[in-house]
Amino acid sequence: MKITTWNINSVRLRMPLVAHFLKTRAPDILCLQETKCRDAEFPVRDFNALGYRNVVINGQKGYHGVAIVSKNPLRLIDKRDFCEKGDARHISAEVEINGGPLTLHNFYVPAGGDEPDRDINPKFAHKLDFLDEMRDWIKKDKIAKGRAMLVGDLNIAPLEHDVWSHKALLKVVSHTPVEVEKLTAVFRAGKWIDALRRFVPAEEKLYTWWSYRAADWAASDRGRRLDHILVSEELGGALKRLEVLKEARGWERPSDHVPVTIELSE
DNA sequence: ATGGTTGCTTGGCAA
Repeated sequence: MKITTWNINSVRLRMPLVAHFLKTRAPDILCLQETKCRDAEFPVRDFNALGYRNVVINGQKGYHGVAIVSKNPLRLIDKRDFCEKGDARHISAEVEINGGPLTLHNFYVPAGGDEPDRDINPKFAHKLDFLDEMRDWIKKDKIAKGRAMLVGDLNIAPLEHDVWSHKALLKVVSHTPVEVEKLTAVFRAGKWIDALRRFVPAEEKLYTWWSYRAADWAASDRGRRLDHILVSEELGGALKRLEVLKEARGWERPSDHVPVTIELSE
């Protein structure tokens, strides 16, 4: 049972890459972020033709947008509007895996702009408020109870070795102490297990995103771990394998994020 | 310190 999360940065533009990924890696479920199109423009037929008959979408024109694509049926679809801005940043569904239901939440957390100061940068304030609302909702609605998973582009690299230089990024949005604290509170609110770090020790560098702005992303290797897979305590024992597909960053016209896949045992 | 690239759209944000 394989579940992938991937910030695709325009699903229409990168459908050929997605198709290649699905054909070669064949995850059971693919969670996408930054699809950047309205629901009616989402290439549902392409996914169907690849054997993914179940597609649920929360999209909007031009920005953001999330979707879950699955071989198996998806039910109890929910789309939450965090911060009441009308942004398409969350979708969830229940799916049957290994003889029981799993609730899957797919998120695209606000990037937060450039200036890490909530008083002068409304986008940063939005990001912090979004994280507070996530924390409260996870706690109040017991989101991590039973078999649950929260994946997506959370736009924060919480650990020292989730960035190429801890020191250089302390004042860079995605790795500031206030963001890290708020994401950690999200983790604590559900007693989530950080699935990627179950497979790669905290002392080792681990990235899922490399900026488009580098002259040579691979040579400089200045990445960040912005994409996450969190699993509830009940699923901790089922974690089997992790794949961060770094080679996808080198594909033709790539996303700046790579697919992250977790495998759960049967 | 600064600027670097990409996508959605065609001027300028957002990331």
